[in-house]
Amino acid sequence: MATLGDLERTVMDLLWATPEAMTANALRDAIAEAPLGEVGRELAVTTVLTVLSRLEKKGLVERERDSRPHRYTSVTSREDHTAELMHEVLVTAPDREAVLARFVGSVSEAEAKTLRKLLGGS
Amino acid sequence: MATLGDLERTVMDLLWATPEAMTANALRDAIAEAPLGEVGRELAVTTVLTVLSRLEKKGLVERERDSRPHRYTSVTSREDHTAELMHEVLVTAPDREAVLARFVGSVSEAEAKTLRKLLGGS
DNA sequence: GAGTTTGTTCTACGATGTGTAGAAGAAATC
DNA sequence: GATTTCTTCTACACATCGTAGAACAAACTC
Repeated sequence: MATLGDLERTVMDLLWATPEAMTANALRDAIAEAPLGEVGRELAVTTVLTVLSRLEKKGLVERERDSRPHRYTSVTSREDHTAELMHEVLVTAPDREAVLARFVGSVSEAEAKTLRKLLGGS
Repeated sequence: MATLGDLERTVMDLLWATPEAMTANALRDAIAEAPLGEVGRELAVTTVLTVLSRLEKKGLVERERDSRPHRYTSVTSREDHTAELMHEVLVTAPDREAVLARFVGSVSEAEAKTLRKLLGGS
């Protein structure tokens, strides 16, 4: 289970929010500008690079090694990643149906409607 | 997000699997007997107690302080806990509907059937 | 009720993960 | 070739977790 730290999370959020690949410098700047309600921090580029390396090792990030300032992208979309995590959590329990019952009870009506639509009629 | 270590997880699994409250000694013995496919370990009782304290602080475990060998129980059922975790994961993404779409695509047919049944009406 | 047994709390240490970044090395640019 | 830019290596502090001994408290036993 890939559990992320705060900074790792911030970096992933930025990569997910940006369609193009980003350089470490671009990420550092984006972080400094308090991107998503977070407190903007002035980080050293090496800090960002370290985090990117770790995310790469975790399989969440890919880097283009040929382009000179390396460019980084997320391997999966945020939605895929989140859905995958949810599934990982689900399968930790032996009685998945019971878990799903509780889960369905916890989602909003709008989300329930979405689920019905996705699951098709019947 | 309460992420559990291996031993913490083992302890929770035992508490969830046992209807009655358990003492630290009972837990130590249960762990030693390789409960759930795990490698049985001979742990010191203090080790188990430390883990129980930590789980208590995390809000996952409750202890009866009056009974002399303190007895420990899980605060929530495994299913509730798992469903709650899933929901926590879900709400980390801005586009929950998209996540749910991916998630529904990843569950088995049996689980999908369960979901349909649960979502039943309208 | 003093001594022994049993149970709990305190403190601690090693390993791992994460935030942080400087120093050193490699590549591009001038 | 010198300077700038970028990447890798190494490192440190702090938190979490597995692990448990030492010290303290309660209970049981004559």
